[in-house]
Amino acid sequence: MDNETSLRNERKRGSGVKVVYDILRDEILHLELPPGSPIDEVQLSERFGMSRTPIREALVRLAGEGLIDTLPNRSTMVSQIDFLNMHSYFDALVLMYRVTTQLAARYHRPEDLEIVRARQAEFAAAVEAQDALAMISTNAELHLAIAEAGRNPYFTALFSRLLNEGRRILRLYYQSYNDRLPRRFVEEHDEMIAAIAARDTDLAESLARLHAEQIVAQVQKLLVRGDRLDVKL
Amino acid sequence: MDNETSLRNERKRGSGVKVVYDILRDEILHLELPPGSPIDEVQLSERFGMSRTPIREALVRLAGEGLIDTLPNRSTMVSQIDFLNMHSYFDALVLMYRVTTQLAARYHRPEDLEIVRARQAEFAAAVEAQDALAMISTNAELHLAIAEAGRNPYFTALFSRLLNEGRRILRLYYQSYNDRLPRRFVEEHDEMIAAIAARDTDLAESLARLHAEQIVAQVQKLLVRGDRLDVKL
DNA sequence: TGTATTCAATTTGTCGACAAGGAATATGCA
DNA sequence: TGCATATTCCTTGTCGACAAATTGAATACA
Repeated sequence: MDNETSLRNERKRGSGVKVVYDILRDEILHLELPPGSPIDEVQLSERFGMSRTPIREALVRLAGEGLIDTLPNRSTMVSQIDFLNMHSYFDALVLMYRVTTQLAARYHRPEDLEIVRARQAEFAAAVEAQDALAMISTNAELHLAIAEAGRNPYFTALFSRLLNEGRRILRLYYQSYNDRLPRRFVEEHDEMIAAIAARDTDLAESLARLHAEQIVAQVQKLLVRGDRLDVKL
Repeated sequence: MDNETSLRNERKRGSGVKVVYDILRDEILHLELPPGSPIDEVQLSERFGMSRTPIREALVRLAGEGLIDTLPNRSTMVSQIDFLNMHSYFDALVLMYRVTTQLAARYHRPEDLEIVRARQAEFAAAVEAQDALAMISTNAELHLAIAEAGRNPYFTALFSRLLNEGRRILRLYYQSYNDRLPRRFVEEHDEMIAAIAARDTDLAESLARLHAEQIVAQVQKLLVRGDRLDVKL
């Protein structure tokens, strides 16, 4: 944290909020700040070497995305994962998988596919290395790249939020990821990308649906088995 | 604005942000602050009789919802309506109409229907009174109530944002609303509500789709005719 | 000993002031 | 007169300090 405070003087005006926002967002999504962690403004202002004002602005933005919860006049903390309404999450996730993939098949441009294929290569590498944490990240990046090729900012924004929420959920279970499924996911991704490149919207949508439903079924199996990790950092 | 500043001393701690946020949001959605209007922090702080800090927090939240755009170190203004990418908007709107109505048919509880029917009565009253502005508002409220009966916060949040954006678009055209279509919309609403009450998810979804596509077609017709009102307030 | 009340400590919400970055204006030069 | 540069003004970004609200401890009382 010293290297953060040392940047105090070289910081450009207006960049402070973004730095705090990006770092906290990362720490929340990577569960370095697990759900329920207290967020203290003065502590953060000391850590980042700036006053509470830009800290608060970053927190307001995080709250707007549902990553932290603020109780008026009281503590603010990293938002809990709502395991009770998980089916709402799965419904939304599957639908966004479907619609973004379909739109990608319809509206993508050649340069989009390069990015998508690069992301897929990163995902395949993570699978090859059996790096579960990297799989989660690169999978989200891949599907976000597909969504961006679909060029609908409303869907992309919701999907991005869902994928981020998914990172937090999956991290709780990532040790269970070391089975045959990841390699299957690589193949499914390849099929989806081929359907997108061929502009076959129906095939792309149905592949995305199957893909998403497999993921959901896998996570649900972990949920009912209750073999959640105790994350303590 | 005097009645706003006069509340200065009686204001409860923490309520200031919400007041500013709600009022500005309303004024933006009702086009009292049309797209492109400059937002001046000092001016607002004088108007509401509070310092710039809570004003800024309200503005950050509005920016998070895309209602205002902020240029760093420069002015901030009410966000423009993006008429070029309108098809993205229509795609998202139609899909949310469909999915929220379908989920309402599946998950609604009896007390939800009371609220929905009350909203529908308000919409019918607005149509009867030929009050186009009230039609826009009550129509959005009705569909939001249906979405809430579907109990998926992810869809509800996106739909709410889309309906709000729709208020701004429709207000630009509301004079064209005085034709036979509104009465048709009342009937379609009744059919949708009946399908929801009967828990017929497929029928509810297809009715919602037809309903949404009619609205979109109507708005698109207005768009290409280009008979936009010059809103000056 | 248990409960209610008061008080202190901590944390958030708000404030007024100052400084930095742009934009508009004024100035200098050809 | 036309263009480049300097200056001023205005708005935003950040700061340190104070005040209100809440929590938990300490005290008083039965």
